Amino acid sequence: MYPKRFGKMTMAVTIRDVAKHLNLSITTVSRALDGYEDVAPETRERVRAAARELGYVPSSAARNLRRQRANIIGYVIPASGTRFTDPFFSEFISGLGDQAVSQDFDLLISTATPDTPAEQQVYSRWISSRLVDGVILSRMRLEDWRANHLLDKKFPFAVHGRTGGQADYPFIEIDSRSGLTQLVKHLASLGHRRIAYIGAPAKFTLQRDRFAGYCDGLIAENIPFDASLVAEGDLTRAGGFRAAQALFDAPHPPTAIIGANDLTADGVIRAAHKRGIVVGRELAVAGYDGTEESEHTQPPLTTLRQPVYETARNLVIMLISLIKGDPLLQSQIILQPELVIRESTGR
Amino acid sequence: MYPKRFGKMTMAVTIRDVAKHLNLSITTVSRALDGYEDVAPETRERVRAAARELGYVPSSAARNLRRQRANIIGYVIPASGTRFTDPFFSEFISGLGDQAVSQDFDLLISTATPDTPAEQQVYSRWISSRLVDGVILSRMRLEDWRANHLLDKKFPFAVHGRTGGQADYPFIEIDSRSGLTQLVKHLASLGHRRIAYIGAPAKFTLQRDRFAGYCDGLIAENIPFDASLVAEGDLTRAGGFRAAQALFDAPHPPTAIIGANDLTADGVIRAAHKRGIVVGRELAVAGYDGTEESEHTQPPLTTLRQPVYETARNLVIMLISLIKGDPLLQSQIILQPELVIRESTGR
DNA sequence: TTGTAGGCGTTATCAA
DNA sequence: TTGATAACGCCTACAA
Repeated sequence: MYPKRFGKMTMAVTIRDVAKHLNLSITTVSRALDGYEDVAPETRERVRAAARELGYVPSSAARNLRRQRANIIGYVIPASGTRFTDPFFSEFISGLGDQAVSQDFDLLISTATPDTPAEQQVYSRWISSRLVDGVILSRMRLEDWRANHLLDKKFPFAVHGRTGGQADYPFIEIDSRSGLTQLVKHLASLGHRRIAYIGAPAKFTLQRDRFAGYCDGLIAENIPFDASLVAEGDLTRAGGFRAAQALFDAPHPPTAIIGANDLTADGVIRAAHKRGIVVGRELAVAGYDGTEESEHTQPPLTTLRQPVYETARNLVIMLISLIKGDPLLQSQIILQPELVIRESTGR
Repeated sequence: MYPKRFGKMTMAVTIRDVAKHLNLSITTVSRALDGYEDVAPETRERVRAAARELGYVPSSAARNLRRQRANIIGYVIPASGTRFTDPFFSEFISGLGDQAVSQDFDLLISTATPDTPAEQQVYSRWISSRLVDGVILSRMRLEDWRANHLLDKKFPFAVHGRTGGQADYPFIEIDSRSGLTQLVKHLASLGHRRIAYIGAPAKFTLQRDRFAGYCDGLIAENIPFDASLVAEGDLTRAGGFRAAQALFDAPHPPTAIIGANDLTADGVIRAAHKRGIVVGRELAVAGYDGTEESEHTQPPLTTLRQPVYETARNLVIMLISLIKGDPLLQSQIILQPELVIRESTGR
């Protein structure tokens, strides 16, 4: 057994200790460290030196209580089971964390399955205990209680994507509708007429938009809509796999399949592989997101790339402005995804 | 522009409001809500009802200050650039978060590149401001300043893996050494004699162990050690890709390649694919970790599976016991990885 | 330029 | 069974 090193942690050094050490008032110490002007330069230096020497760092609890601010933002990762599968979130979280740190904020994380009591609890606990000063929302639903709730509580938040109706909040949206249209046109230009779409559950805004973009594309290319070419996935590899199998079994299988995200598309690739269908030759496959993983499928995946990391950073910038009550330069941003053509849609 | 909904958040309801509302003292309210025994059942009910009605939730800042505890644990994700690439971490984080929540803790996250000033700053800020009550460490180095520092500060932490020397702290280690030996034996049983190993940078404990296990395996199988079959990767796909290319170019290329983790192995598969080498037939490839993604490489990857999610949960259990000063049932756990044989090592 | 004092919202100690 | 009161550590009018 290891020694009893834990448990009796040395009492942390407080501002009083520093003050006592210097025979100064805590007021002076506080302001010297905060860099106020009305403190003698010499004093300031002495204070700083002493603070460093004693290893003084302000207690965040005390500071939070006093300032009525935690300097923490929260993000709930949509989970499914024991992991969050989508590499999208790795990148998103990195962006949130990096930007937060650079503005002296920290990032609190939780995982919860969308639209469950657990999800509600996380948010309400975070908010009403004022553990976090604001939250980032992603993977929005058309009817999203989160946005309504936060709006209602006047609690700061910023959104990746948007809800179904009016958006009375700051957000960054990627115009996936026009992205998908572009993708359909690309496939059509390759000669495809039977283009399938494996979507997400209807409650997600992204499904509404991407499906609409798909339809727009068909219309633009004069391809009749065929309901048998539309399937519902769940944004996972397994969902894409299942849906693709069903499409392959149909009387008139598609020659091209679009997945609502890269993970779905990767599921399609695997299903094709299992059937001995050569992706890129016999079947075109495309996804959405442009995560790093899309480069590493076999063959590499044609996809619509969105700037995940940058978007996350900008959301944090917006959120922190909101928290601080600073004016927002831009609060409702719409970006275009970039069509990245790779081998999965053929040469 | 959206309406000025933010900025003037309604003043939160405090314990005083509840007390006033009921004509009780805040003391009574506090204890009624904390479920103390010495409060009249009827009073307790009235208090609870009022709290719910008024939407009262204790301020975490005030509570933290008073209790000298934040009920937050911290985890720094080893990042590289704008993302953390390894799906290992998705699962690990899910485990940390889920267990934390179930014990009324929250999870604070940061990303930092190992052995950088940024990394040091995160830890020292978290610790000395008492933002977190304890931290989880992973991907340990042989000489790990983090462990030393935390031990020195008597700050609670729990470790996935371990450092090079004496381990005076609670940890859960996966016996990757014997795992790798097992893997080498498996490959030898398939007839392989030229088995390569693409490792991690030498500073990581996992490299010491896995490399040792590799050597053990060679010895057990009477295969002479060949330095030209050992390469250094960096635990990423790109690293595996590069190292594999070099191995292919060598005078006597290997017939089997082991990656220090699944990501490395996936890089090998891609490099092989690019050369037209059929993995599973002409070349055996194996990894380590057993993340979900290893099922989805082409062909599926033989790997050593470790229970990432469960390990993360158990680490949190250990850490919280430490924080609370509870006795630890087990504090130094060693688990065996499970050899999962898939197509990448042939039929 | 420095110090005094009050309070942020809780919990805990003690007395009633 | 309940209540008054004192911290927890920091920030900030206001006074000196």
